[in-house]
Amino acid sequence: MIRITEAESEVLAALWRRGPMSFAALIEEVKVAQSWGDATIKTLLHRLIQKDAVQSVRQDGRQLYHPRLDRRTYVLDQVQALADRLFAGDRAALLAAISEPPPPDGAALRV
Amino acid sequence: MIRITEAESEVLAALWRRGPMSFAALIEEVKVAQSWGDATIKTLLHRLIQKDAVQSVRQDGRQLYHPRLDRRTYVLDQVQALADRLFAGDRAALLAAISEPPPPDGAALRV
DNA sequence: GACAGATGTCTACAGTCGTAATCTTTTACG
DNA sequence: CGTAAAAGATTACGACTGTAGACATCTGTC
Repeated sequence: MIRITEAESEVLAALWRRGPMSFAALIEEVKVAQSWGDATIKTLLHRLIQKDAVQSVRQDGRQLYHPRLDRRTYVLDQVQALADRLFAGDRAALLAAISEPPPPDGAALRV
Repeated sequence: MIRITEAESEVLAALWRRGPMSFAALIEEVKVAQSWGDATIKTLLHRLIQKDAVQSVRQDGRQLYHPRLDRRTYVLDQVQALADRLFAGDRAALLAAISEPPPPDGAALRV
């Protein structure tokens, strides 16, 4: 069970949006959402490769980075983790909570 | 926008399950899910109070801890954060992804 | 008023994360 | 083959987290 941090997920998100890309393209795509230095993105990419969540593939002369994690799988796992913590693992209960009418305004702190 | 860590959320979860409790009760309730030492739970509770996510209230001689964060609010915020990262903020798209048929087995790494 | 237990605050310390620079190796091109 | 650019690896470093112990203060009870 590999663990993807939030910053890493931004890099994955870029790959999910555009599919396999070169490093240059990835940098650009990540920067759409995050103002990180290139070095930072490089580190995150490197960590993702270590974790086997991204694969570096040389394809006719060009290096491409492929996400090895399915976005949907990732989302489901995140949602399930939330359900585990807060709804005894009952994902349906969690979804129900999301769909309920919102609590009265100001009733609770914003997280 | 306060930030609740995962460990802290376990303490909140206990309060959400049982409602306002004494420290002793809280310890017991948290330990249902986590094998933490009392000191750890104390620290987490303290941090939650600092963040104003829990309120310590003395009620006729007894000290009670009240969650000041609504569970639903918390869940919504978490889900929204996920939607922001992966679906350009489109929560409906995220929910749709959750409801789609699962990807073929072994198609992706487990996160 | 003294003392025990409950509550609160402070300190600790290793591991992870976010953010990045630098050094090394490989590869393509002239 | 030499050299520049690309890719990969190593190192850095402060903040935050998880996990906890120690110390201080409040409070109710004898």
